[in-house]
Amino acid sequence: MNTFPENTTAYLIGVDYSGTKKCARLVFYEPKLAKLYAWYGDNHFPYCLTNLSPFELEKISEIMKHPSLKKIELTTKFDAIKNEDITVTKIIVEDPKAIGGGKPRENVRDIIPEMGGGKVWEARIPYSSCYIYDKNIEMGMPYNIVDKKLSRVIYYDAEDRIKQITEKVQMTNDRWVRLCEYPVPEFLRIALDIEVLGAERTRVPDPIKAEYPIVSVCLISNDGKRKILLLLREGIEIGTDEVNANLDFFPTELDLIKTLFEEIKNYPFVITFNGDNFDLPYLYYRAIKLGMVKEDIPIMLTKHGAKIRDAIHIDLYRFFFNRSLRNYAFSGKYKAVALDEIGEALLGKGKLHAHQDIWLATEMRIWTYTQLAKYNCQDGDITLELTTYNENLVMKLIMVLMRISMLSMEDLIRSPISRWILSMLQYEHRRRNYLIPNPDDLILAKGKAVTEAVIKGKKYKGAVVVEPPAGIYFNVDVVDFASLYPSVLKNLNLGYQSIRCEHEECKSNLVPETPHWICQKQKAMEGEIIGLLKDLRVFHYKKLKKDPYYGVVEQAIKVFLNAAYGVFGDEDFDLYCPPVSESVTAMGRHSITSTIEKAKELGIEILYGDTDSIFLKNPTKEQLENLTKWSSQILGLDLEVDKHYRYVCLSARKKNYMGITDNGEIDVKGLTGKKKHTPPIIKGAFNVTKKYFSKAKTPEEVEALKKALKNVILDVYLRIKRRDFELEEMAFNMTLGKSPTAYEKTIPQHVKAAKMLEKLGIYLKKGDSIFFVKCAGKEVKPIQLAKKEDIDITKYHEMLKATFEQILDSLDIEWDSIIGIVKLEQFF
DNA sequence: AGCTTTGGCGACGAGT
DNA sequence: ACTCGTCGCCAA
Repeated sequence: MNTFPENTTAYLIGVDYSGTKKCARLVFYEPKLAKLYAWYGDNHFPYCLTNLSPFELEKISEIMKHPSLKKIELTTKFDAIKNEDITVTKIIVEDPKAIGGGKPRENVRDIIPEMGGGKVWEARIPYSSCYIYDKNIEMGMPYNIVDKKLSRVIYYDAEDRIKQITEKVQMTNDRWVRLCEYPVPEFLRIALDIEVLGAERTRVPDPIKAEYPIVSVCLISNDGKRKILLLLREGIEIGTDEVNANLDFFPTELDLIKTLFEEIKNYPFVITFNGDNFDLPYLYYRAIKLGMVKEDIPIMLTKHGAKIRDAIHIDLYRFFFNRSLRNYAFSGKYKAVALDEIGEALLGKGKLHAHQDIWLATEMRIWTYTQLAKYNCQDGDITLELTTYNENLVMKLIMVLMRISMLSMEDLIRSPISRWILSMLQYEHRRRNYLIPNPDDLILAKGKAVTEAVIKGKKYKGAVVVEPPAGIYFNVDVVDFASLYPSVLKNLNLGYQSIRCEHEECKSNLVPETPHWICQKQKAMEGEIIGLLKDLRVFHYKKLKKDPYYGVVEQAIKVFLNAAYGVFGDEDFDLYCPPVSESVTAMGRHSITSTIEKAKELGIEILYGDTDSIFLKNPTKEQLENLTKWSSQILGLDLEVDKHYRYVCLSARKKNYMGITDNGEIDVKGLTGKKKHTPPIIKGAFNVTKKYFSKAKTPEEVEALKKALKNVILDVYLRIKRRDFELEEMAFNMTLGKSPTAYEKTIPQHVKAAKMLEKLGIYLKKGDSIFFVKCAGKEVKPIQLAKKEDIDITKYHEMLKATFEQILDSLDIEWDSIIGIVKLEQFF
């Protein structure tokens, strides 16, 4: 047990104010135990303790020696941290101003300016909630696990493996391998989902008002607990639905809530879907409303999310919302972040649709108990299952991401990719005893971007895209550079320290197309880390993809690699350094253009290229080999054949093509026919034509499919003309990029439609989707308000034409050759 | 409250 | 009739 003796002396090393809660978190250090403690003002949450790594200890002891740092006397008892056996209740700060407000790093900077060489010094201590330092992997492990009898990881066979991999990938330090290889424990956890009466389909009840009763609570754990807590209400029948859970009935809501709090006590992890913004705040305010006192409610609401006392709260909504994860770890399988859609996409399990219909038709308040329980249970099941499916893939992914980013679980699942990378780099700074620069100083020292972007309003120039010639081309090889940008970062030794360094001798080491030079004397940590991760992925984990655990590791590394370059171009990133990001793209441009030239020199015809990929028309094996050899020798980049296409349809538009692989699979890129907003009737026709392309193998067969293609188009053309369709088929589906009220410069059509919906009492917000149709007279209508007769036939014909022209261009078919027949038909 | 980047297409709004 | 900007979606 961690004990903090009474009347001992500790050192206050930082104050972190929460502006909204008007409370301070004091971070202090007890030298005898070599431990960091943090205390939140009047909130009764023991902010768990962190043991310190040796380098942190050293750092802190330096700070401690400084005379301007006040000693803090810890005198009496604190309820706040009593259950940690720490008996302190009052911290006397001699002169609060000496410590000041704001973030710890600013404090220390103010107090000890010379330590930071002026302004560049960061002293935020990397303690994290609920963590215990683990020397095997040089990072924290969830602390609560120890208390709650969850078996810890046993480090038996990892060491040998680590050694082997480290040698194989030729690393001098095994730290990264260690982080990726250490096993992930099976976390004991419980899913929590509440149902509130009076919720409407279009509006979620306001948690702060908490005006409706909680009528049902679902608790499902991965150690077999399946409970539905139901509130007894007058006139409600038990019903006949079968529910795979124990139903417990409560005469009062207070009993129900108290039981819920008791139940979750035994679990170190509580899983919710949107618990940060709904379930937990609602529970909190509802409990207050029913007379409970703060101290008895194990929920703390913070700016960054809802916390649960002595537990780690995982809000899956926040986790799945992360754009990088959405795209790279889950390869865009779900678009909207809703339990329904994610469940469907990852588990093949949506909400109970039968019950949703009831929801729409009537209201939850007349459901029978079993109906309600079944609905609730399904949501709870999905929530838990999202963390258990595929051998706990999500928990493993979270753990690996934590280890790479050096973030705590609660922070990780709630923060964007830029924070992960920042944290990773901050850790690396601390580990190496480096100072962490301030963003302002960094810009001052390294300057802004100098290249001019192609797109107006962008900060610097990006990638090149080759103009494709329209037409069908057979036997096409697509080669691309493996992890181009991470490779560039590594090969050029790029980082904020190395770009535009101080040395005169380095100034001749220029990045192509830029005036920037790169240091040749010292290694940049960004290039090094990204390079290490890249090598680890390419040379090791990519081959092990099929193993469930290593597949996770591979995905996790990929997420970091993909974002690694971009963050340096993000103004809000603490290590924002435009010369770095524009050097990466400049070198990227140089790489692809010189490779294209080399290919031409070798006699290969180039059809298309985008950023890091080149389409080669029917190259010989020898030509290919020469090219890849040249690339690795001269550029130091791995050029590999990514795909072979039986044939490709190029439309003369950049980022728009269709490739048919040898086994008949079709890659559609950028074409309108596959876009999310395209009405189903057109998308459907597009998908039908894909089948024909899939079957064609020879130029003759492609020639032959033209007729079938024309028929499909004509068919849909006529269906539209005859109004032989369902309204749903005509709907455009668009997402509101902002709140409907926030559009000022122009009012796009989908926003107009959203505003019309408001008259029906349906209020859409940012991120919501709207379905609308185009009507006569340039009008639009949300699908709820439209009738079949409203549809503007001409508009949809234009849309059909525009969609298929992208393909017809490559086939050299005139639009009129298809609908010309129809015009004739009109006479009959 | 939500945050990696730039390049490109198509549709439309809003002004000349 | 024309241009230019805005918006959403997509490629990399």
